[in-house]
Amino acid sequence: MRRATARDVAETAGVSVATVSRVINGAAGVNPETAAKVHAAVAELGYRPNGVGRSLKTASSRLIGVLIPTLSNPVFAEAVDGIAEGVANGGYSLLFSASDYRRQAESLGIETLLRYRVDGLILTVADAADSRILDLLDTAEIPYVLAYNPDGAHGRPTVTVDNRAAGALVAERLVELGHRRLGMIAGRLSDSDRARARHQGFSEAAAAAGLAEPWLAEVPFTRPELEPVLAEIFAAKDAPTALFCSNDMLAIATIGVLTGLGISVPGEVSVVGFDGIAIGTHLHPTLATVVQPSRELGRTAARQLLRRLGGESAVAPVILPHVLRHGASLGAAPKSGPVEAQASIPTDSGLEIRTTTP
Amino acid sequence: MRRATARDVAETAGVSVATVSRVINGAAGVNPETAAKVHAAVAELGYRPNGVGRSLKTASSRLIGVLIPTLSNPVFAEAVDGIAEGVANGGYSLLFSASDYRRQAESLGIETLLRYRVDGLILTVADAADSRILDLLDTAEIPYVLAYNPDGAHGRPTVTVDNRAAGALVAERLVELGHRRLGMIAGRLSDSDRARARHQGFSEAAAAAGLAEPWLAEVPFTRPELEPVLAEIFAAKDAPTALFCSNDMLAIATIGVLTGLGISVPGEVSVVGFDGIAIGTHLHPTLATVVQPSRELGRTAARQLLRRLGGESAVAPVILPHVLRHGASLGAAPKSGPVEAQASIPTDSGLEIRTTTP
DNA sequence: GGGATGATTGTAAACGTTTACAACGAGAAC
DNA sequence: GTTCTCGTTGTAAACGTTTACAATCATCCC
Repeated sequence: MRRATARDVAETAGVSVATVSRVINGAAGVNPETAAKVHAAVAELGYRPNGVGRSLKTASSRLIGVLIPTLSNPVFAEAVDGIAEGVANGGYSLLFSASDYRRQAESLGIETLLRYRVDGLILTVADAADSRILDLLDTAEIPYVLAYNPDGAHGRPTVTVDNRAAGALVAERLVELGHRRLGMIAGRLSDSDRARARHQGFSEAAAAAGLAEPWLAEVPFTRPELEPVLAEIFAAKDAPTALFCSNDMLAIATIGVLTGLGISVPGEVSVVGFDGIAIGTHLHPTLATVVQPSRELGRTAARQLLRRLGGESAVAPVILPHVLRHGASLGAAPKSGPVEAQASIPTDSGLEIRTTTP
Repeated sequence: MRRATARDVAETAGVSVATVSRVINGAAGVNPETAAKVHAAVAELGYRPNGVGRSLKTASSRLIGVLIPTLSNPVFAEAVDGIAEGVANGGYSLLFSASDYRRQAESLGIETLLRYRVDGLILTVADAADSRILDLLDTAEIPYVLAYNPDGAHGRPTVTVDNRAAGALVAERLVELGHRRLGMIAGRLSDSDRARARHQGFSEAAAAAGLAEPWLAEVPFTRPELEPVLAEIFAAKDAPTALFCSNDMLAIATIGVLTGLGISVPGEVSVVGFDGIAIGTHLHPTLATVVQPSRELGRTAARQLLRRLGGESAVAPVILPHVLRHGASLGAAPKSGPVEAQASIPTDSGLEIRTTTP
């Protein structure tokens, strides 16, 4: 059974398609009796306006494209839920794409979203400061809002927390607790500008407190092989007493591996995560983490984008508040004198471990 | 700057739009030289085919609609990630909608997805056996695959685990561990056919083992107020020694509340969840749960739908394997004689607590 | 040389809407 | 009675594609 069109409705109601369209869209200036006839025909035929035809004519799809790394990380899932909630109010729908942290998939995804002529985009890209995608969107003048990505120097519309300040906050807190040798486990910094910002703040605060440059281990975002990395780090005599992980998933995996290696958390090593995923408070040990309001972040990104679509020329970047949530994974530094100078260790296993001696 | 169209490309390349279309779609029988000219023009103009125009003409949007309750529950987020992966292979994109467990939002969501003329749908509805939505899709002959929903007697295309068997499995395991008084905490059974199936299996197996009908507490899916419910249950002298929760999120919340009430898990009460969300193994105590392969479930649903879209008339329901994952939240029944007969307790607080004496 | 053949390309209609413009009719104003 | 106005409706073009069909042209065969 062919789907009913406005034409069918018009014939059934004995009017023209123009009138049908007017009634459907609630345009003013149509006789109530006529409208009633049309509505009756709509109900009788089970007519549902074809959004494709409408989009083509109006050059507006009422579609928002969403591109994020993965839904497997609750931080993004929550944000998307928030976005969905936010755009629904404006009568928009969500066209979804996941990049799985791969730049190529990022481009492909955007390409697809643009084909569908989305009215705007909300995205989390690997690196907002070096993104062909964003340049593309800028030149094509397609409205977008970045979620999670720091705006950098480009003044791009962004909704995020102050990642650098948050990273610094973690270091400061660790120092307060007596930690003198710090480390960071991060997804590849080249693939995550936010991890980079967090690292920068962390590193700067460490330096400000007179500490050696923190250890840094970069791992792939997908299926990170933490065991050899951590084993190597904690084989060193100047191993860190506290680890800052660039996200909660990584922190959880790290705690698991440490425990497996017989290293107690927080007895021997404290671990702090980032994101504040809901489940963190139920973990063992409960996860200390920097909480960012993910759902709210999604909602805000949606709101900002709708504003832009509503005509406002440029929307300002939004910085949402973060807060360091304490948890049992974070404790005081174990008793043992600080090491004088930090040595660099050989990375014979080819692992991405860098350690800088200032 | 107006977006380039096939017409612009045609003019630049000095050919007709028909030829441009042929080149874009890789149709046979076009002179390589001509193709080269077109490709050059495409590159020069940054032309990107308008999917809306294409959809209108071809009557195929290459869009798959997805409707699930919420992304805040990792079980759905993972499935959607799997779906995205699955449909991408077939060149489809995902139009997303969340119902937040509300039937009205379900209808609204579907309505929207259909407006965009999605080629097919993957959905998790409240109740597949009583869904106006599904009837609608059936009469409109729109291909769809249900995810998580049991197919019931309707023979609808479904990808799920055997919820009833899984529920029975949990009860049997609890009996093996010496539990004689069972209980179930579930989202409203009327809002979740899968919770209902799990309850049925659980209840049947309990009966088969000669136990009294398990306690049953139904709570709203969103922001369940567990504290009063659990307080009331465990004030009774014949309180259960084991609780089966209809999903992991509920199980986690339950454990939290029990602990807050000073009831030890699993010392006094064992808790078993359902879904097998990844984080469960990191909880404290680690969560015993029925694992269903969510990502795989999403992928499979996508595959089934693509098959259907590829021409296969009816696709068979798929039952994926489940497995009971042990965890520290599940232990042997505490030492204390079983109660003779189970009394019904007053639900003076208006809470939805039912208890049936056979 | 003339017609047939086949490769390549163009023409134009169609998909389902929206909307500028025209048209129509009924009353109002004169 | 004529003209104007206003409310209501219809006509037709346009949005950007795809595709059936026609057209063109070179080549080949007799």
